[in-house]
Amino acid sequence: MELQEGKDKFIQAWGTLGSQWGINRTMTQIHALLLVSAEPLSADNIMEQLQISRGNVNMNVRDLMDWGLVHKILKPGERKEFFSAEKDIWKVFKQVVKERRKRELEPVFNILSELQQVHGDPQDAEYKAFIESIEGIRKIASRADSTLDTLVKADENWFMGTLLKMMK
Amino acid sequence: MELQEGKDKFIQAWGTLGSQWGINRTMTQIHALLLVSAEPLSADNIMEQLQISRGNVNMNVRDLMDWGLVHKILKPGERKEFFSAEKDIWKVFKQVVKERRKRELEPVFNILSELQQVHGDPQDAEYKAFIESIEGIRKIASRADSTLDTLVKADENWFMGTLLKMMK
DNA sequence: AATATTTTTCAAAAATATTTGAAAGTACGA
DNA sequence: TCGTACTTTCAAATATTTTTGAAAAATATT
Repeated sequence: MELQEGKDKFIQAWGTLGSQWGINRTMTQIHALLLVSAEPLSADNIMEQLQISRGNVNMNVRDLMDWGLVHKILKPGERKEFFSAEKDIWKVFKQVVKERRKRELEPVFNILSELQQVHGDPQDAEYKAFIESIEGIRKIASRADSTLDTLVKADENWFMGTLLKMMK
Repeated sequence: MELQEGKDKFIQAWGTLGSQWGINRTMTQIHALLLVSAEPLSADNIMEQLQISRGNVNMNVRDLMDWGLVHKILKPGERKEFFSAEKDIWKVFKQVVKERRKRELEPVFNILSELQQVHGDPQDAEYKAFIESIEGIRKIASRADSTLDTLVKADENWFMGTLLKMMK
């Protein structure tokens, strides 16, 4: 397989995976393109390679920067802005975990603590089912939260090494 | 807060979370409804409580059963089918991990091994960027895969206990 | 300060995903 | 075998999300 064909397949696959996880397909495609590009790319370059509009590139690149996965590069003497993706996949992975934790797990905790305020008859099976579900979710969520916090702070070798050891 | 209000908030929140993760909002709302219901519910009951059509209930309940999160309950002497959600949240969590691993991580491996067949000039920076990205992703993905495999097979206390210990 | 280049915005259009509802299918019991 | 009670299917309708592209804003150049 030739390089260009491989790149295209990778970009498609990354886009599909992204959309399965609730992330805009174009955003993940731009990310994939920048990942496999040795040099930073300009908006025009991305537009051309992915056949998408300028507005689309602009919006999605901004989102990628908000996620901390892409950085703006200014080349001396050039007026255009260029963009480059973080290439260390472990860092990318940690960054995604960190952002999703912040954006999604925190709101979950807020709603759960609100829901623990619900009062009712402790004899009522419906009330019990509700309280037990909420409590079960809170328990798993708070454990997941600690684990992800460790992961985000961890060095790849330390974390993965320890995980592999505990599987023995 | 009253029970009904709490249930409604929970169903909305669970639905929002689901759609952020690329899962159909109605599917997660039905799941939430069944989670907080002490008794199994019929299709009519779900239709009424969530104000959605019969076809929608049928499709999403089927998907939930495919995910192994909901089971069909037949009551003796009743012609209707009833549905009940797995209430043990740790099991739910493991089941979701198991299914997503099967549905998404496996295709990723297939595409990655295909992409490792790409050949090019080892001097070429573009070729190197490509190969290194693919290899980095493969490495993280295969470690994630082992970890998830352990998680899926693990007992809650063992797995979480070990994780908490290693964070000390 | 006028002009050229590039980036950003956002309403409208297009694409995608979800939902409806009525017809077809199935299973049960008389 | 027929009627009834229910479930399933799926084409069309609806809703949601994404993309476009042209105008406005920002920034650099002369």
